[in-house]
Amino acid sequence: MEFKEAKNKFVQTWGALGSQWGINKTMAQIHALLMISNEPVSMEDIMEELQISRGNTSMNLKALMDWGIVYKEYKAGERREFFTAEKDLDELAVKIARERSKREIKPALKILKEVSTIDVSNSAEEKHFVDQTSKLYDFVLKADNMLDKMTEFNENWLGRLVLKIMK
Amino acid sequence: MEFKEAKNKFVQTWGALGSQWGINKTMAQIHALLMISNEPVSMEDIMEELQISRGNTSMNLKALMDWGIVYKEYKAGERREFFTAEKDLDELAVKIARERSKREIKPALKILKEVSTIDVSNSAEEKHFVDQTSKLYDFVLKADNMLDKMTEFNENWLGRLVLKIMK
DNA sequence: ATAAACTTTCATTTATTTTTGAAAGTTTAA
DNA sequence: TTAAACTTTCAAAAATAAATGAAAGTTTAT
Repeated sequence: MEFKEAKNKFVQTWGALGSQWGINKTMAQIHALLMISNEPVSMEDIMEELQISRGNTSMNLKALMDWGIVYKEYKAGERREFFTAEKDLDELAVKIARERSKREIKPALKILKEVSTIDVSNSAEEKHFVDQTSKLYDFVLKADNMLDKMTEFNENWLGRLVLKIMK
Repeated sequence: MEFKEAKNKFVQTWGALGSQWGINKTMAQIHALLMISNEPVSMEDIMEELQISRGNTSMNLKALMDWGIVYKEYKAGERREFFTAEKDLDELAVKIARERSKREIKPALKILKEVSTIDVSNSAEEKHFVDQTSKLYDFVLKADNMLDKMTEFNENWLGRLVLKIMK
């Protein structure tokens, strides 16, 4: 396989993986493209490479920056903007985890808490509901806290050092 | 909040969470409904409760059974089929993790391996590509193995015992 | 202050995914 | 073996999500 083919295959695969996990295909593809670029890429280049419109590119770059996994860069003497991706994979994982937790898990937890704390009659059905949703609340909370712990650990310099050494 | 309202809120929330993670809404809603049911539920009941068609119900129940998180049950003297969800959350997590690994992660890993092992010229661009995709391969492999280890641990009876005691 | 170079926004179009429902298939009881 | 009771399939329709592109907005150089 030659480079160009491999590059394309990687971008397509990353895009497909993204959509299976609820991230829009183009967003994942742009991210893939930036990840494997050794230098900042302009909007024009992204449009050209992925054959997508300016608007689409702009919106998805914005989304990637909101997730904190793509950065804007300015080149001296260049008017236009360039973009780079976070390339440290631990950092990337932490940022994605934190963002999904904030946007999706935390709000779901709030609802789980609400519905699991209703007053119920003593019908078996209602008791089971409270029991099961409470368990679910505890489970999700525990899993989410684990993520938090991991991200904290990754932010703390000693932790980072340990990780680096372990690699 | 009264029971019926809480139940509905839970089903809607679980459905929304599902779609954010690439699982179709109805599939997640049916699963939610079965999770909080203290007894097996018929197809008719699911259709009624979620206001969806017979075909939709049938297909999504099949998908849930393929994932191994919903089971068919037969009641003595009843012609129609009933359904129950896996209610043990550790078991549920393991099954979802295993299935997503098999369907999505493993195939992606295969591609990552392919593209990260191409022969490249010594251009910085191509070197960076191989370097970055190799790192990604290692990273994803490590994460996926971690899941495998967790599922193995969960299947082994001693591990289960330890988990039970820890709870 | 003006205009060129560039980016963002958002109403409309397009593509993708999900749902429907009727026909085909299956199982069971008599 | 027949028919009633039930489930599955799948082509077509509907709903949802994503992409386009032109107009509006912004920044920078002169």
